Amino acid sequence: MTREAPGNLGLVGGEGIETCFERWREAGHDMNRCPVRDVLDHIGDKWTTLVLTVLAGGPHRFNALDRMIPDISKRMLTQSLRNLERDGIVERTVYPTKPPSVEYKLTPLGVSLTGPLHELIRWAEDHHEEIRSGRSRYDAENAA
Amino acid sequence: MTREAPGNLGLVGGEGIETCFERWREAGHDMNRCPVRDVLDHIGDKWTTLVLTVLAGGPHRFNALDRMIPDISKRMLTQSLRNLERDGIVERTVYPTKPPSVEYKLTPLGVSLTGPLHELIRWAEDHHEEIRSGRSRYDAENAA
DNA sequence: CCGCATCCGTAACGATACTG
DNA sequence: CAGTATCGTTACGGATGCGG
Repeated sequence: MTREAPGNLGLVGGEGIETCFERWREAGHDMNRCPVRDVLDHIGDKWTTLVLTVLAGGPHRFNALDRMIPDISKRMLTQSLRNLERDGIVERTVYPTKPPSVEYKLTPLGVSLTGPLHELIRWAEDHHEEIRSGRSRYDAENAA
Repeated sequence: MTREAPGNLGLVGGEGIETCFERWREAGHDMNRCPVRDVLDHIGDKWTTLVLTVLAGGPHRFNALDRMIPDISKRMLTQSLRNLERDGIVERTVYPTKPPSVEYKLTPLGVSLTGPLHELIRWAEDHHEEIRSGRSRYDAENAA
């Protein structure tokens, strides 16, 4: 028992939440490519979650997405969509109309993501005020 | 009906997943401070999720965390912990021993986060290989 | 309509050295 | 032991303009 306070999770059930990168390290892999980072990096960047959120509502065309996410730039929208497409989360379909139209929709893999993601967003909404007030208090205490 | 393809969510139940920032915008608030961004910004940064993951296993001291997350620097560990403390997700307790020891543990708010977070991590583990192979295929196709 | 290319400022991150 | 301070680099993101 080399680890201190190995503890037990207060979680639902099954194995520990940290097994994910524990296993990764023990397997001698690059820590930067453990599943948590590989997936959460995308979740965490500024726009991907928002794009996913919109696409969960149904397929949309490029400019529709652009309008629905008011302050995103075309550059960032493209980049986010490309990453999601690369990961197999979003499917891109080009209709050779004139002018061309491109539709983006979630793949089955993408749909399977919406569940967990929704949970997290729900949590964010539910506790947003609590967090904001906590921050104010913290900042006030450390103003002196 | 100004929006195209308003669609319906294939989600569990309740209101749409995108209501979160829809409401935010309609209320005339700053989009950068909608709940999704306010919370997910932290989830997404390089270390916070990992720290949370470890703390879900029980309280730990600073250097213990440092050792358990092999490639984190003290600087980043401190920063991540401070942010989490500020948000009321982590509690910092100083024991005035000599030398001093500081313990970090999840608050009730933090514990409530572990559920949704765990779901997401589980998803990441389950689909990691699928994503990686998808990337390889995508990259191969776009190599020409 | 749907992008891509370029430039550029900022902020995140990493490494290192130092303190109570 | 538990941090802080400083510096350099790199990656992210915004603005703009062009092309198919």
